[in-house]
Amino acid sequence: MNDFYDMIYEVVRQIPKGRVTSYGAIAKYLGSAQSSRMVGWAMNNSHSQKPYVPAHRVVNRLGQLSGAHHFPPPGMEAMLKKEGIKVKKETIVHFDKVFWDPEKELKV
DNA sequence: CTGTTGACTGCTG
DNA sequence: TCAGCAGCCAACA
Repeated sequence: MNDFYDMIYEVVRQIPKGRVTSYGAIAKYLGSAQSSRMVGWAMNNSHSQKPYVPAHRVVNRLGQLSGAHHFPPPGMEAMLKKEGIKVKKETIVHFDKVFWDPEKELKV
């Protein structure tokens, strides 16, 4: 597979439990901050990835579960709640506290 | 081959 | 402050 997608999946897997990140953060970490859509597209393809990709920990910059409709059961919100993240309807509560920035944490 | 859509973000009105 | 438009890259019809 391509390194670009691989990077995305890898970063997403590095997201600690109870934490989340945004497409823009990943895109920026990859150097394609303007191509945040590609991150979303990669997530769409993440279903084909062998190692499970916790795509439920990836949301838009508003902390909204924009991809919840695309996520398989039991549901993105349910999984996030299971992780200890408070989710109100389609939005993550205290998103700022659970936000995980790859550039800041994974920064080498 | 061209055109449209999309798990997004940022700026402008 | 809230709402709308444009930009970006890739896949699908």
